[in-house]
Amino acid sequence: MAVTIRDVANASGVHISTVSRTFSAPHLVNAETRVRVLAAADQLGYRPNRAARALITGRTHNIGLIVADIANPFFPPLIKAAEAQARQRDYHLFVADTNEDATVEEELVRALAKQVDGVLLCSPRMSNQLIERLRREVPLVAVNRRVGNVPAVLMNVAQGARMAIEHLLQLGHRTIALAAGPRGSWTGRELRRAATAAARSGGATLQVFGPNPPTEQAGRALADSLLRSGATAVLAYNDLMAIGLMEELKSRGVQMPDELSVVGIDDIALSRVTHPKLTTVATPTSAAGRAAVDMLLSQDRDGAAAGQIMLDTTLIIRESTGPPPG
Amino acid sequence: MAVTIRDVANASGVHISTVSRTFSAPHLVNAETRVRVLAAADQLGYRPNRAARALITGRTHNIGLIVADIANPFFPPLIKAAEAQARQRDYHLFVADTNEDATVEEELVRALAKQVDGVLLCSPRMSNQLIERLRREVPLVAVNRRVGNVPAVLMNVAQGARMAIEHLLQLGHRTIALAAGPRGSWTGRELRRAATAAARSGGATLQVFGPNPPTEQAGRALADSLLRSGATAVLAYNDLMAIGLMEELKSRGVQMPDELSVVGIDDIALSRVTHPKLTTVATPTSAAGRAAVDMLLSQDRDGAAAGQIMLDTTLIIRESTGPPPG
DNA sequence: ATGAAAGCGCTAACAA
DNA sequence: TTGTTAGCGCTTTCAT
Repeated sequence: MAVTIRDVANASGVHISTVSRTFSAPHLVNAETRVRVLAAADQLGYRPNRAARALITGRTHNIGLIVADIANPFFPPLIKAAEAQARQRDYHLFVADTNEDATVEEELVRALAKQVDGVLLCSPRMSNQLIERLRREVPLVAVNRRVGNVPAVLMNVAQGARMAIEHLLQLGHRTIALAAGPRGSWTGRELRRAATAAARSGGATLQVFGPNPPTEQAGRALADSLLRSGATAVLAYNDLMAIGLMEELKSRGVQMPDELSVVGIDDIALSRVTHPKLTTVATPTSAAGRAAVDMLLSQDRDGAAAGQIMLDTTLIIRESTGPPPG
Repeated sequence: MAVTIRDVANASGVHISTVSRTFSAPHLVNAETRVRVLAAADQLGYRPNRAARALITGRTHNIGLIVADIANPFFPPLIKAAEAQARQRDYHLFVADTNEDATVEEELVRALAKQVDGVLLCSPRMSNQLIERLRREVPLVAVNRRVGNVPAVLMNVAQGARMAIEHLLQLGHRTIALAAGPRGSWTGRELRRAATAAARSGGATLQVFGPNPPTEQAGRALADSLLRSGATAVLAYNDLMAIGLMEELKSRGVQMPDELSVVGIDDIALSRVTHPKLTTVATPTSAAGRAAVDMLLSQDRDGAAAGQIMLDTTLIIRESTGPPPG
């Protein structure tokens, strides 16, 4: 068996509670005793059992992170940042993937609830109602989703969409297409709302294609209808779709940006190496990961005093946008 | 407080041990009683506390997954597959990132040890000796690393390197460069060994550049020396480096594959959208993730009967390779 | 088939 | 400052 608090107590000639204090409230222990206990612990390779500790303190020092799709390049930087931030605060991170499935999301939150101090719900697809309900079972921070006053880390996609549309308007585009994202996506709704408003106020038409899965493949599949639509520019729900679309168009000999301008959202690593390089709205994913962890850990145990924060986005103009043809 | 076994016992008028049995040994409980207990549990929303259970059974139903860099596109598919496989077997997954740092790796294994039934060590950078030592503290499966008889899931990079080099030889290349990976990488050593052998037996020269961090940036930085070296083809440690290199070369007006052929390893999503599209050795990352989980869970608690498996790689010829100039 | 009781590793009153 | 004791939620003998 592994070495326990009792082994350390025996080895250092004190009671187990003194060993316990040495680790969880060192100031309550005589300096000499502490040294002795620490030495014994070190020598035996003792590590407190967090699960046992959690049983009594109610704090697990674990966080759950639930994402729609780990392999979607949008998420890894977020996961990485969250994990780093969590570990720096002495927390471990459970990571789970829902495959874009709202039912799995719910099940996952419940399954993890007892083992974590809180859950980071990243781009969740479930209903507002369900999120509010789950929130009563376990502290939650939503990322990329605003629902009531549930603590949230949001990215200003509306602002990004506005900048993107204005960029296109400035280039002279008047018929713009929006390759919409998946149903249930808050980001998608924001995007649609803001893009529509920006286009209208610029005297342009915005035609919406979707909903679509947020994938390269979905982007590819959109090529046909987009080409037929007469739009001279496309704003896509994310870079993945934009890239899929560009790939398909390229294979059909469509020149970008000469014949069609394309704008993505997220600024994933991929977008810097496509041909042409993708103009896109950069989304602060790492910052969001860190902020979400901070927000979760600063939450009152009743969820008070967490709030919602909105992170700015940036338009990155590369090579996939230009004046409309003719 | 959350609902416990005691609440269910009260609600269904049985002793807590009966409730316990209902969940962990249903066959030992009268059918009618079981129904009653289950109903009460369901009604109260009871979920067994895994941590409490682990305290007594010794099995946490958690797995730790440690990778060098979550944001390196090589890993997300592996993590995703591992998580899916784990969850299907009713296990949760801790994910941690070492930032390519061997010291962090060790610390992480130890920190996680008490909370998991085993750890998946993906492309570890620490010493063989340390891995063997840690293995005595917690069940381990190494991915992309062969060390003694530690259970391992390996990818046949040697075979991939051979195919890549033979492909280049066939195109007529006689001076080939190897953009080596990071120190401590088993894959890197395999690659170097196999590529050198294959080149030699084909009457070609293989010049090694490295070690390098496995990043796009490192690939970029290699452009100069590669250009000066007179090599007509480059095999890179991974796609990321290959892509960085291509980007830098493109910015200098070097035509690929006309002036220089480039081959990557991994077949990450990125490699399909570069220009030219990257010829690369596809590595079975998802299969490796699944296999690693299976191997860990099928391990005897003493680590017996796990073994090592080797997964095949595939050469994917795209557009970044062609005959040497002249 | 069910209940009683002990105990997993640890923390947290309370006493000394 | 340290020891004693009870108990977190659960499983597992051992009785009944």
